[in-house]
Amino acid sequence: MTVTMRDVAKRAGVSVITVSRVVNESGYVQAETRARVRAAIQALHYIPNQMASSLRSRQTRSIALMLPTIANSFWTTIARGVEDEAEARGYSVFLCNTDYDDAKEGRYFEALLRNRVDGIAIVPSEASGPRLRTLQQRQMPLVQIHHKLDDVEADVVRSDSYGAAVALTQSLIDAGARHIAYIGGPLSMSPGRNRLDGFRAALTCAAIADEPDRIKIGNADPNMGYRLVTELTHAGTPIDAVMIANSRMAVGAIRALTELGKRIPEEIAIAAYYDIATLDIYSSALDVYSPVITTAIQPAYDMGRLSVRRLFERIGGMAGPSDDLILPTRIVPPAAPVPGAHNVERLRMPHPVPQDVPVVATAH
Amino acid sequence: MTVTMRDVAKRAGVSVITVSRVVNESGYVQAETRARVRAAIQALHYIPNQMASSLRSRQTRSIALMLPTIANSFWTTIARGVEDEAEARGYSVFLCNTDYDDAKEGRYFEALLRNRVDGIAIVPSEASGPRLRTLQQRQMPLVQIHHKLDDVEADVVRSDSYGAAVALTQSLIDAGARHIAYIGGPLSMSPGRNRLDGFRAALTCAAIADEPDRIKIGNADPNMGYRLVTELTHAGTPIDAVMIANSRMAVGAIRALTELGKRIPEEIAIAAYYDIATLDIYSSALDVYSPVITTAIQPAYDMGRLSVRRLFERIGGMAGPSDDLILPTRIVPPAAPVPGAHNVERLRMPHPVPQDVPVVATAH
DNA sequence: TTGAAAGCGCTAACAA
DNA sequence: TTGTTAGCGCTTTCAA
Repeated sequence: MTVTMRDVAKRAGVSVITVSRVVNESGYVQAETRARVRAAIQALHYIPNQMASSLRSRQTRSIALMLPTIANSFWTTIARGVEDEAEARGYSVFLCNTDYDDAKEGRYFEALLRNRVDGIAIVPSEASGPRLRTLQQRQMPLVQIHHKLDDVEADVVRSDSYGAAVALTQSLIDAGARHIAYIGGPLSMSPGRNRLDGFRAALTCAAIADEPDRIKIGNADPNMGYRLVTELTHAGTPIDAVMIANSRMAVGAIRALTELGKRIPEEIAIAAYYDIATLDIYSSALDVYSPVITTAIQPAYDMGRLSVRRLFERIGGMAGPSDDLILPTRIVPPAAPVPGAHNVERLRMPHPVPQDVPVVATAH
Repeated sequence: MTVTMRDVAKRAGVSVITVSRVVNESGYVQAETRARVRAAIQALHYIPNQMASSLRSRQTRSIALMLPTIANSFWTTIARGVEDEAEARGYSVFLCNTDYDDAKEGRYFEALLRNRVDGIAIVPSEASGPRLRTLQQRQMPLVQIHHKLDDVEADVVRSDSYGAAVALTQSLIDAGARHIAYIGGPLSMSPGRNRLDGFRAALTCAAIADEPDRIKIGNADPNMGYRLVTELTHAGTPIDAVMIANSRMAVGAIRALTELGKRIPEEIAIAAYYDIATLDIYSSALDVYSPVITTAIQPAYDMGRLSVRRLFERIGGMAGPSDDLILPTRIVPPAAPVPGAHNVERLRMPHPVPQDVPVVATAH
């Protein structure tokens, strides 16, 4: 029924191991023999059985990418990078979308372990720690993307949150702002912490005191951005600028400001993370105002590619302490608003991939 | 080194096949024996090897989903439906993103065949036909999503393009339009053909002649939408409404109308497909104007779920001729524009999944 | 440069 | 209700 190596071997008049060598391009095979085997493969429409190969060789030629959601282009752009890099090496990718659901993450881990994937690239959640440690006990090669869990010893690939926050904040200061509010995501994850640190460092640098009243932290979603801006303005704290450390919060925050009748940037200047090319349904306000705010855009595609490159190094047996790759975040200065045009071009994702990706810093 | 069924069996004092029965919950095992085996599994941290199981049982418990892109929420919402349905049955999903690249599609097929996935759900491209036929020769269960290739005998799950086009067009006629232009995607694929057919049927029904000048076909992207609207207006054809049969084209088309200074809907009324919750970077114009246009929204999540349900029926050995499931497309009437609000709520995707999905029609 | 033998970890088929 | 035997299709190891 199904065509196996046996059948190919028989037809080519060689042994199965010779067929294996031809298929995998491993070991020595005479050109003439190889041609005969190839002909037999063609004639019989032979397709190697990956299960059998994996069982015997103990490598599946598959990796997994675990993502909190695929409903947002930041994550899917990372996925494309991962996929392209894996595909280039003949690896398949299990794309696991946890939907921010811890139980779902657990079930995925179970499945990946059963499937004996060769390695896992993961955007960990706060609760992933114990699972990642279990994986490491089982010698599973692991790379963390975007978030770094402090108690997990594994390579990390992320963007320069601190530097980007400094640059965004400085752009506001340069524009004359002195009463700068901060809106950002939870401090339980590293990007949240680093962005707040960068904000504070920039203020300190300019000899501006950071007022706790003006720092608002919440979940990274548009509604929270909306709410925090509302809180800020209702409290009556004087504010002439807002630094928003998260794209989704920025969308809600800017909508709130708009509804409050604030002119941007005349009354309130804005600097924000803004790296969703595919904006979500709340996007219009941000899209309309993006020309007049300074934005930070993370190299999502490269984060995906480089994390898998590193993963393959570990799969290949690379030893050494875990590494922390920090990629530069692009800072885009505000442009004059052009009616009808929405500065589309500058927001486009880097589709033609740079062959060599510059790295800002590697820690450790 | 790795813990196998042997080890578990030894510890539990049973044979390997008994362990297999406990793990797979198949066959008869006494409660007391099962408990002993479970204890041994826990104690040894045993995780079944899916490769070995697949090799022997000839089923991998994995399926594939092949998509043209993951950069747009219509497709990722389908993916979520596929994933949830598969997960509920303990299946893993290979998510294959072809990026509209035929060579990439080919490489994916190769990989899926090697991995002996149990079935494939695919959004076929025009060029997929020969590959799908090859798969069928190999008895691979197959479901087509969204597009139906005429020369492929396989189940289809799609939305009611014809009906939605009729409804959209009628909404324009009801609003008093008589010179209605049509902008839509290629007629080489079934949705493109069906939407144009629906448009024409609605005109005929209202005793309005369809002018070839007012029908513009092109690639399904914002730039093309922009260009076709520009062509239409430059040609001087009188137009009081536009039916846009594709979300991405709608975005560009509406922008073009805006830049031309047309008031919507006073000068030109619009009805459009609009089923991207996560809009792309061109979205602002559509988002701003969506309250004043009639929109069609496809049940993407359910398309994913139902296609996999059908796929499992085929994997389970269901015979019978291939089926064509046509799901209803939701038609959302225009709402009065509300400054600051963007009719966000009505565009939200159906996340809590209906247990039983209504079906408009099944052909054949 | 090629091949023979063994076995990866599991389950189908049968037997008890 | 449990076990025995055989073998899925490939690659590792060793030998020629």
